[in-house]
Amino acid sequence: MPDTVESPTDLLRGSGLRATPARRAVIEVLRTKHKHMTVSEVIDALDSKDSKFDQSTIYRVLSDLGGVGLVAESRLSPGDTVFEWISQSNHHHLQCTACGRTLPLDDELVQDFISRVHERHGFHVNATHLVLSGIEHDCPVE
Amino acid sequence: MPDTVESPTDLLRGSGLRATPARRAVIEVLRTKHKHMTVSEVIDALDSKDSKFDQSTIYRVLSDLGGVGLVAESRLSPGDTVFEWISQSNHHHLQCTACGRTLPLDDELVQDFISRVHERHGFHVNATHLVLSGIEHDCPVE
DNA sequence: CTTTGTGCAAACACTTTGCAAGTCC
DNA sequence: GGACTTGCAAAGTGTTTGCACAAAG
Repeated sequence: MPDTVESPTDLLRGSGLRATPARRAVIEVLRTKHKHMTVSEVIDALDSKDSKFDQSTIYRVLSDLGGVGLVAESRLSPGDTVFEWISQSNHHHLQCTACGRTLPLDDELVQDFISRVHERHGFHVNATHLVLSGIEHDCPVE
Repeated sequence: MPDTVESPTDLLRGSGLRATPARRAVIEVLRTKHKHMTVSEVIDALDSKDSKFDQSTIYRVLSDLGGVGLVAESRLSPGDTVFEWISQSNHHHLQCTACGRTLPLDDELVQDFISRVHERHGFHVNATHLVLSGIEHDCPVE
């Protein structure tokens, strides 16, 4: 698992996008945080650093990055879209509907499931970032 | 698997909700259509019948029905929120991102996956209506 | 220099809310 | 009659867009 951290600029050019400050900043933020983030979390993170970009820019940047597969987008609920940096390994989550907490979900289980679906249905599920909701066993709210 | 079609009124009362025209109408629509529907599709369906309800009412009704577990709510990727009538058996779907087609997904596979997740993480996934995206094997568009 | 990105403000779509009048039980 | 629903209009949110200017290649 080599950890050659490519520079945001290289990543962008490698994906055919121009390397601009806004894009580099968003990449830094998403890559540092290993969790998915909402748009406003991204904006706050940038503000509290130094960089300040218009929210429309952030939306556009996130859309661009998603378009070339550098970040994954998922919708947990309407108006609650989250973005996450895509690393080598997939990130799957369990979200507790009682307390709102997000827990990691073992990728192996997911891969296994995807294989079975493929065997049975001839369908290749694209799940680099699956979010399943439910109730966790020791939920503090329940 | 008896198919005693309960009346909307009975279903509502059985769930502790008052039987009102709006709720009955929404139930009829969702139960007839065996697919998931967006809010505006529900509204259109009602309009083209006879009943006309305010959209805020539809939102409230769908929320109420979801609250007592009569309908399932899911959000597809960059699309809208969809609602679906919950019958005895769960409805899971595979959605092809190339052609947009929706295919059924074997419930048994899903149940099995949910059990494994529970064993491993102590988390009970609530999936009465799972939608996974990917590419189908014999997609006409691909 | 040509193409693409950014800020700004305004527009949008979807969803929620306050309240008075109407309905259900 | 008392509690709950509905319509209406208005406000919220999150997201998108048009356009002039700025920056990247």
